[in-house]
Amino acid sequence: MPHSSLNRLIRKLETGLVLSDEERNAILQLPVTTRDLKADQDIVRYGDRPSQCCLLVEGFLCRYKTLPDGVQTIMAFYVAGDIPDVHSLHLGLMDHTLSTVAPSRVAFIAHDAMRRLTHQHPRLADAFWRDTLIDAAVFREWIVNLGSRDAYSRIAHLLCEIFLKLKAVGLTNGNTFALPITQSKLADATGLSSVHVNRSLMQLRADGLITLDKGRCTIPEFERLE
Amino acid sequence: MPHSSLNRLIRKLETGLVLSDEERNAILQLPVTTRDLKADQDIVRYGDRPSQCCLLVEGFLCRYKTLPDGVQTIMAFYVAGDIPDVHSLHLGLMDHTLSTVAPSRVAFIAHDAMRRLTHQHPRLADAFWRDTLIDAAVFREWIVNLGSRDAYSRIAHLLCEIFLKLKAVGLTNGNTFALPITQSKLADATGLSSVHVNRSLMQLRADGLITLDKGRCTIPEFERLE
DNA sequence: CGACGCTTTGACCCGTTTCAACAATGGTGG
DNA sequence: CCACCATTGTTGAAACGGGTCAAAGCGTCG
Repeated sequence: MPHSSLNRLIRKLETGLVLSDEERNAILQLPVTTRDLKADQDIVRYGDRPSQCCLLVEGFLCRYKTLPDGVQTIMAFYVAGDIPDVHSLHLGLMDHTLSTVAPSRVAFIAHDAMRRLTHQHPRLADAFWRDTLIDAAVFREWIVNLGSRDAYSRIAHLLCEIFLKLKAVGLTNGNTFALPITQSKLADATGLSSVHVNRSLMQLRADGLITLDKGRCTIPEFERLE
Repeated sequence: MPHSSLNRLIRKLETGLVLSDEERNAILQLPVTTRDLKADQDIVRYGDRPSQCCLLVEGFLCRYKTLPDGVQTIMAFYVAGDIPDVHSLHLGLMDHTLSTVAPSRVAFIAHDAMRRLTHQHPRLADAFWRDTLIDAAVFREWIVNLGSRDAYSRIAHLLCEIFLKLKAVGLTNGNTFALPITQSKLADATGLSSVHVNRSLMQLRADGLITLDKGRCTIPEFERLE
C-alpha cells in the first residue's frame, strides 16, 4: 500500500521540522505509483526529462555517470526513505543516471503534484529543499573523500556513511547492516580499482574494524573507523 | 551602490525563468550590506551559524574543508553573481568554510529577509532552490573529476569550468580570463600535489591548449580541452 | 552439476608524491 | 627608485601507492 511509503517520507522530513496535520495530510494525499525493480536497473537515465520524482521505499540505489571511455563513477548511494531526484523538479535534463544496486521498491510522484504541494505549503517546500541541500552536503563530503584520503580511509569513511544512513531509518541490527554492494561498485564509488578495494577491505578486516559475511557488514567499534 | 549587486543576482536567476516586475522589485528591495575583503579571508567558517546569506559581487571565492591533519580540500569556486550560501538558510550549521581566493566584494542579505521573500514569492523560492541544485550538479561533476580522471584532464576540466562560469556572466575577454588562483590552491581543488599541478599545467601549455600570463589564462581552442 | 559472477592473489608497472633546492615575481618600506 | 622579503612557480631524483592484467578460488542458483 502506498501509505507506508509516504509515511516513511514524512518521517524523514520531520527530522528537520515539525509538520502540521494539514501538511501531513497534504503529503498523504499525494498520488503515487509503486514499482518493484531488480538489481542494476536504470530508473532515470542521463539525458531523460523525467516527469515524476522517485522515492525509495526499500532497497539500495545509486547515482552514477559514465565517461566516454566507459568508466563509471558512482556519486551517491541511497537507502529506504530517500527521495533522490527532487532535483528533477527544477532541473529538467538529467545529467546522470539513477539506478538500483540491489532489488528495490520505488514509488513515483508526478512533478505536477509535487509542484502543487510545494507552492501551497511553503514550509514543505523548505523541507524538500533542505533535503536536497543535505544531499549536496554529502556530495561535498565525497569530494573530500576522493580528494584527500587514501584508499584505506576512503573505504572506511564510505562504510561509516552507509551505516549512519541506515541507522537513521532504523535499518541496522546493532552494529550490523546489509551491504548489497559489490566490491567493483565500491571501487567506482571510491575512485579505486576493484583489486585495491579488495585489498583495503581485507586490511580493514585484519585490523578488526569490520566483519563481512554474505552481504552483511559489522562495525564493532564505530569510533575507531573515524 | 547595492543595486548593482542585486541586479547581478536578478540576471542570474533569470537564466532559469522569467521574473515578473513584482518579483524583480521584491528582490531589489532586499536590504543588503556590502563589504570589501582581501584575499584569503574567511567569510563564514566551519561551525558557524550564519544569520545572513552572502552574494559575491566581484572577485573569487572558494569553499573548503580542513581535515584533522591540516590538509585542505577545495570543493568549489565562485565568481561574481554567485550566491554561495543560500544553503545556510536551511542548514543552520556550517560544515565547511567559505573564503576569498582573491580580493573580493561581497554583499550580505539577512536570512529573515530571504525567508520572507521566498515565502511570499514561491517562484523566487524555486529560482533560489534551482540555484542550489545547480551547485549540487557541479559538486557531482567534481566527484567525477576526482574519481575518474588523471591529473592532466582534471586540470583541463577545472579550467573549462571556470572559463564557462566567467563567460556566463560576461567576465571573459575573448578566450582570456582572470585566474587569480595559485597552483597550490588548484592542487587542493584537484586532489593533486602542487608539484604535479605545475607539471600538468606546463604540459597543457606545451600542447598549446592554454596560455598563462600573470594571473590570466587563455584557451585558444576550447573544444580540444574537452 | 555446471556456469556465471564475485572475491582473492600474485607480479609488474606507472602516475603521483615527497623532499629539497632554486628561480621568478610582486609587494613593501626606506 | 631600489633593496628586501615573502610568496609563488619550476626543476630533479627517489620512493610509494595504487593500477593493470591474468588466473585461480568460491558461492550460488537454475
